[in-house]
This record gives sequence, C-alpha cells and structure tokens, in this order.
Amino acid sequence: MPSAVEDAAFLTRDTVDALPAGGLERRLAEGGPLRVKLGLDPTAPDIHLGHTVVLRKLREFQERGHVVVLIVGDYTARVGDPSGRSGTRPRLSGAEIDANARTYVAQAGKVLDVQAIELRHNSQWLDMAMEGLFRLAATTTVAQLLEREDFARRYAQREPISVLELLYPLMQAYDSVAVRADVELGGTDQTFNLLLGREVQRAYDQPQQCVLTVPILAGTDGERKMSKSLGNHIGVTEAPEEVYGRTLSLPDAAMAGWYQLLLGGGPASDVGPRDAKHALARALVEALHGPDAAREAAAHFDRVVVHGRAPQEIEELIFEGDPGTVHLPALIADAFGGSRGEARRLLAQGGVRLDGQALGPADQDVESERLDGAVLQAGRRRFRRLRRA
RNA sequence: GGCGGGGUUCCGGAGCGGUCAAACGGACGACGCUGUAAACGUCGCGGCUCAGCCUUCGCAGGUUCGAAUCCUGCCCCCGCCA
Repeated sequence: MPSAVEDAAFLTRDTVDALPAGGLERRLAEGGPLRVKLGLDPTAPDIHLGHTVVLRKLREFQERGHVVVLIVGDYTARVGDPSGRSGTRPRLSGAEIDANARTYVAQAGKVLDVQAIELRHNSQWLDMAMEGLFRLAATTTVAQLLEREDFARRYAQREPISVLELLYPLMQAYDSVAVRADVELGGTDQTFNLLLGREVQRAYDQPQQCVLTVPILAGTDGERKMSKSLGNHIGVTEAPEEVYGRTLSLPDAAMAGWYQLLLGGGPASDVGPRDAKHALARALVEALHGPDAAREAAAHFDRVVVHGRAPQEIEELIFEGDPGTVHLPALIADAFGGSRGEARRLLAQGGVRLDGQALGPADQDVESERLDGAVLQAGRRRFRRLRRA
C-alpha cells in the first residue's frame, strides 16, 4: 500500500496546479476513497483528444480505488461556459443536449471504466427553485466573478457579459456541493471555476475540495488549444485512418506535448521526428480503436497518402446505367457531395482522376462503358468505385 | 426613458448609387513541393443547362435607367447615460 505522500506525488504528476498546496496529500492520508469530480458539458456531439487528458488523470484516481463522479452538464450546457471565450456562446436546445449527453458517456468509456463511475446529471439539482438560486447567488460577489480573466477583459472592453454567463461558475461550483466532491479536475482554463467551487462549498458548510488542473492539449494546428469550434480537434470516435492522418499533420514542435499528455511519456530519444510521429499516430489509434485498427490505419496511410494509391476498400457508387455518356460534374457531385460547380472546379484544377488517370476540364461527358468498374477519385483522399445500375 | 453603434456570402470583417456574387483574413478544397493530411507556394471557394443566366448583403415596401449602398416602416443585437 503506497503512502499518501507517494500517492499524492503520483496523482499530481503532469498537473499544472494542485491546490491548495499539500491538500491532496492530507485528504489521501485520511484514508478512504475520495470523491473525484469532473464535469462535462455536452455542447458538442463528440469528445476529443483534448478531453482525454483529464480523463486519463481521472482514470489514475479510479485505478487507485477512488470514486469518479462524472457530471454530465445537461443543465449547464444550456448556459454555455464562457471560459476563455471572447463572446457569448449560443445556447443549445434540450434535444441536442440530450443526444450529446448520451454519446458522451459511451465515449468517456474509451478512457475510463464507466461501469465503476458515479454518473450524475446536474439538471437533477440545478433545476432548482428561485429560493435555492438566491442562496447560491448570495455566496459570491460580482467583484469576485469579475476577477476571472475573461470576464475582466470583456468588462474592460465594454463587451457584453450576460448575467447568465456570470452565473455559470456558480452553477459549476454548486455541482461540487451537490455531489460533495473531495477533488475536482479540469484544464487550466477551469482554474477559476474550480477554485470557486471551494468557496461555495465553504458557504454550504462543506469540506473544501482539492483542485487539480491539467495542461491544455494543443490542437492539430499545434498552436491553439484543441477545440471543436476551432476545427483543430480529433474526436475519439473518428475513423482510425482519420485519427492517424490528422495526427501526422501535427507540427513537429507540438509532438512532445501530445506524447506527454496523451501517452504519459515521449518516444525513445534516438527516434527521428518522422518515425516518432508515426509511432504517436499508431499509439493513439491503438488506444482508441485497438491494435488491429492501428496497423491497418498505418498501412492505409502508407498506401494512400505516401504512395498515392487507391485504398484497399472503396465505397461503391451506383450510377445510371443508360448507354451513352454520363455528365461528369453531376456524377462527381453525386459521389462526393457538393455542387456541380464545385465538381467543375475540381475538374479544372486537375483534381479528378479516373483509375488514376487525371481528367481535365474538357472531360464533361464520359461514356458509361468507361466508367463501369472504374475508380473515381476526387483530390487525394476521396474515392468511389463506380458501378452501373 | 434618452444618446450612440450595429445586423453583409461558413466564421471574422470591408464595401456605402453602377466597374459587386461583394476586398481582406480564417476555415475549407485542388495542385506543387515534402517524412506528413504539416509548413510554404499557386489557384479556387453562392447556384446553374457556365464566354451566359439566376438567387443573395436582417425583413417589407419605396426612390432610381440602376440599390448591399439612398428613403420609410418593422424586427433583432450591442454599448453608454438615467
């Protein structure tokens, strides 16, 4: 049985802050499982790699016998956390939130043992009577809330801040009260909200939670934080080839961070950047989809991207079987989506191939004989095998 | 309640009577290059029966040969003062 000191050292590894200093160690020394809280707002249908950083940390607690309390923010999602945002975010409809919430738990299972977690929805307690809100709102002053960096900045810039947004940190804090959290985890952008949880717990005469923050994972652009709205994310349910390829597109400089945060350690030091990145891509696919998928994704990448050949498996497209010619822009639009205009542009730019042979803007109509069984390719990555109806 | 600023193509954001399907940036797509789906470069990026035509600039009317640009009404958003 490891000591509380050792345990605390392990659990705070790779964290940015563990507050208050020594707090976690003291809690661990008391013995008994801790209630470790993480809130996830189902604002998008998918969890991405950025989320998995904190989920991994949560799993470490879980493996050491602590209770993971996963809070699906079905109620807070209706507000939208303004953390780090420059503007008010759009509110979602109840149906969207419910749909997202369902997939979240399944996706969290890629990292956590979801059988063992305590799953809660914060609508259970946040859908409260006005009187309850009064009590909560009375715990905190406007000045305290305006301490938060993004609020302070927006206020100074005379940008709008809705009262609803101001309420968000309070609701998250109240989650901690509702589940009697001993520890709350989050990214560094959550520091304010997490600490406010301590204040609010005190106001409700509860022991104050410890706060652990983990680094923010960079997106595939290597610059900004991974986020769905920035389009630089990799979802945990994305296809293996997609995960593999998009990982390879990560700038070399950001590789070390991904290794550290997603795999818990870097590659052997004698491995070159190319091999290191391939190893990273493979490890990530393996973690999400298993070893077979990882091997296939690597092979697919080598085949399609490196050697520019058609993939092993190609989706079929059935086209009209009339004899004569087929209007190519229409066929392309049909096969890959988009408008005919787009298809024409693709054609004009030399982006369309038939069985590997580039077509040009002159190829508007093609005999259906020639199309049957051929592989139609748009750009480097989209393929369809054509079949006559 | 008063004063002021706004609503433009996926996002941000120019335009302010014709030369506007509408600058620029981002996102996205193609091509080139490359260890890479990166970076960089070039091109493209409303729709169509595509040398032309059609539908767009909050909504509805109006002025004009001609309106994203001017006028009227309406809707919505934001800040300040009270």
